[in-house]
Amino acid sequence: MSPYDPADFPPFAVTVDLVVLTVRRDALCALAVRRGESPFQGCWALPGGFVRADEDLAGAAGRELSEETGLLAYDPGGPVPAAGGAHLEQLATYGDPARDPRMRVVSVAHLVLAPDLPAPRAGGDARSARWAPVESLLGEGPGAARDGEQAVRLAFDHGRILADGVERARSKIEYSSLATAFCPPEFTVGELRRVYEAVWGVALDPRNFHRKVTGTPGFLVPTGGTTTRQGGRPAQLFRAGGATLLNPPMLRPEV
Amino acid sequence: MSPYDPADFPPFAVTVDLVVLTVRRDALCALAVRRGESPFQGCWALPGGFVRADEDLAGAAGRELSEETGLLAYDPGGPVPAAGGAHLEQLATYGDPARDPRMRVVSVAHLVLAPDLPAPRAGGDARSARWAPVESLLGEGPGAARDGEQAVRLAFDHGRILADGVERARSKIEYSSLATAFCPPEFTVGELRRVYEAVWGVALDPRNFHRKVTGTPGFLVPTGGTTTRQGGRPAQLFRAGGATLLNPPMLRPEV
DNA sequence: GCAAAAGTGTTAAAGCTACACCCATGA
DNA sequence: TCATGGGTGTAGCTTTAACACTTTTGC
Repeated sequence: MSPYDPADFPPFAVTVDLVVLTVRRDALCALAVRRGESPFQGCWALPGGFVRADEDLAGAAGRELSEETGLLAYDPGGPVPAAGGAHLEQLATYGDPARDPRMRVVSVAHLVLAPDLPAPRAGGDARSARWAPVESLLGEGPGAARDGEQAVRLAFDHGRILADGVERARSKIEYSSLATAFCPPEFTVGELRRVYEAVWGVALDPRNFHRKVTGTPGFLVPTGGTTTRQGGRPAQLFRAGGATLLNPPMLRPEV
Repeated sequence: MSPYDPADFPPFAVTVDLVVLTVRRDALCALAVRRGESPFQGCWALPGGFVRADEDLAGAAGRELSEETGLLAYDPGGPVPAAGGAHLEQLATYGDPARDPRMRVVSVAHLVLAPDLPAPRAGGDARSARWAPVESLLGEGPGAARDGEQAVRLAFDHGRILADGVERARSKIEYSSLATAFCPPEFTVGELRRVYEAVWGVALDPRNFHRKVTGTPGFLVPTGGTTTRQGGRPAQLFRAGGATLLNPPMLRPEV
């Protein structure tokens, strides 16, 4: 093989696509943007865009994220849990020759876990953006189109990418402290439990959950404050501790 | 944003690189090839090559694998454990602008777990290939350069890619049945245990290990045969069962 | 017989599940 | 006072870790 010669390899376009997840009103939601151009004009799609010539992949993902949502990724490049800051990590790369009808595009998908935000901000190019429950985007389960939520089909292979991202999030909160990335900087044990319940779609025993998370060293750090924002007896407030790997892991009940 | 215009995005070269792991003489080893050209001429590197214009990413990885080793990936595209067939899955994508001094190259790394093979086969382009213990390639631990093994520095960012692949393999055999991909089609419980010990670098209790793997439904299927190839009392032979996820997982002892 | 590897039994500690029960607030 | 969510105690079960012990081969 001779040294790199333009004739040796076909040129590719490289993009980043973002699976941005949050928990809103006890449901796992993903950020979707409306496409303004063909193909799939008017369809919902994942946010994303081209990687620039001088840009790292994680850097491109962080830039797209802030352009689309105003969110700042806490640490592009490495998985770092941080309550109140968005977590960003690489998800997988999609390169089917037919995934874009116009040209050869390889997309490096990234996964973002964000706390609940006031409202999504549409990009500068006037496309609209919304948080949609993942089940309505994936056609998953019986509630796929309930409550006036429209079941939609995402553009390109974005349905597959979203499904992979959701699966990654579901399994990762099991053995890491990443669930705190869905929470505000200070949160209660009950709020953290509702995150697990929304992401997994199951009910957890509040008493055993409380014992488990407070008993796992490094997971939660009490701030000393309390809150009654959920009603009932005042609850202690916590910040995310430094631990990233949970040992033993949280146990996801059988489905 | 206007429809795709060649001026909108810079062209990238897209390659696949392979982390091919096997267990030889109770050590976790990776396949390395000698570079025949600049830069890093004469250095060791991971096998890999350009993705073709009409080719899927997993297809390119499978093609490179068979070109370099003669191995057939059992199921390119999906993680499927199979004793006797190589397992192939996507690992991660590396796209630092400076990772290749000549041009912008994005590499989609793949992870291959293979049973011990007679000998690596050099590619058609006369580059030499060898199995090297991962610790000698990573500079890991006290045995990094023992036994006449030369500690080497891999070309480009391949050291980082290899480290990520090894870490993926180490964690994945914990909760999946992938360790069987390192075994021949029929194997004993002791042989499987030595795989875990080599990959994790720890000693496991043979009695508890035996109970655990034979008691996990779907992990192992007895073939009825026995062998004494390891010496001592004849051991039952097993094939990999259909289960891919182990519940409960194998427990990796604390380090 | 002896070494070596396979495989079974047993026991104590640790972890999990389920649920009874009490606590502190707002309405 | 009542509803609501927060938090503790505890009994029973399952899983794990450590190790004694038996089995079946090759030499």
